[in-house]
Amino acid sequence: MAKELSNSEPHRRTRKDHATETAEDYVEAIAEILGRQGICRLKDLAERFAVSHVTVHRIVERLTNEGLISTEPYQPLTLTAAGSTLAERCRQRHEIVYRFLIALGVDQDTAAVDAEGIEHHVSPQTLRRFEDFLSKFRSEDDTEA
Amino acid sequence: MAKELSNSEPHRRTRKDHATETAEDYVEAIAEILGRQGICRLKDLAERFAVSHVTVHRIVERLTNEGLISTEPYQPLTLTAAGSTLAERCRQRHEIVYRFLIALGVDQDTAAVDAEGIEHHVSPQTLRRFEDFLSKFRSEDDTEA
DNA sequence: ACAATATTTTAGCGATGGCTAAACTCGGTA
DNA sequence: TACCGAGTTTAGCCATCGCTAAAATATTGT
Repeated sequence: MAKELSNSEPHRRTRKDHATETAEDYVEAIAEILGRQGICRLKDLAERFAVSHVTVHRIVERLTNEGLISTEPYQPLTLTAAGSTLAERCRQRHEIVYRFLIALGVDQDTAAVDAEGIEHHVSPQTLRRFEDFLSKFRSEDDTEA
Repeated sequence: MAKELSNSEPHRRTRKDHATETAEDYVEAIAEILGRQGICRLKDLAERFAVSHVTVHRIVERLTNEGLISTEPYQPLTLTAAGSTLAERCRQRHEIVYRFLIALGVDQDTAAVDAEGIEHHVSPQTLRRFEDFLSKFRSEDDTEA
């Protein structure tokens, strides 16, 4: 299982990802809440992530500066175009990871938890393999049915 | 403060994991370096993770306080019994995740990177499904051969 | 309109993990 | 032995993500 040379590379990437994971979680949650309620408030996110509204406020501030969220003082949140695009990409990836785990035979609760953690670390290539597996799984399903 | 059983649960767990990921990465790396060189120094870890030796020093200090690593000033590092156990568990899990991705058709470099990120978020149940898949994959392999 | 309630913002704390610069220790060698 | 270089430790900076307490603003109901 070698892969000598590059031992530091994989880790480098893993670390950097951490900064991005929060952004992905937040825009995805905001999009979902907007779709469901029409309006998204700090408080909604605080409940969603089981974190204080103060923590949410600071993170939203950062993501606003990064151009993913647009805010007005004391007003509900919306996503920028960039934020919406990212959210949609994350939603699709999340969906695939979740369905992949279910297809593997993982129960729904566990799949939900694991998908949350795994999704941020699935490269486009691996995601494609997940999709391939889902297609194959469905064909077999049809065949057996 | 509640955590209404629903959406917040998966996230809670994901967050908490972050503190543990570093510990897992470090003990796993130390075990591997010890196995390969007999001795593990801060410098080795700094190279492995591509971070400064100062960062490594502080993390090693923390993990020493947590009873995973044992250190003497200016001396090489060793793992405690707890550290070795954790390292071995992580190594096995890592191995399974990596081979699983390979079996899915992911190329080696990508599998190495993705495995690093994914391994910390794979529950025991999901890991078992990965193993099941590997068994099945091998049988098919034999059949076709 | 005003008071009570709900929500957001600010201030300030801690832990973790990045960094550089500089001091310290250890080992090998001139 | 005395020194030098490799490696470690300390000091001190920054960013992110947790928290509580308290101030500011918005909303709601009487």
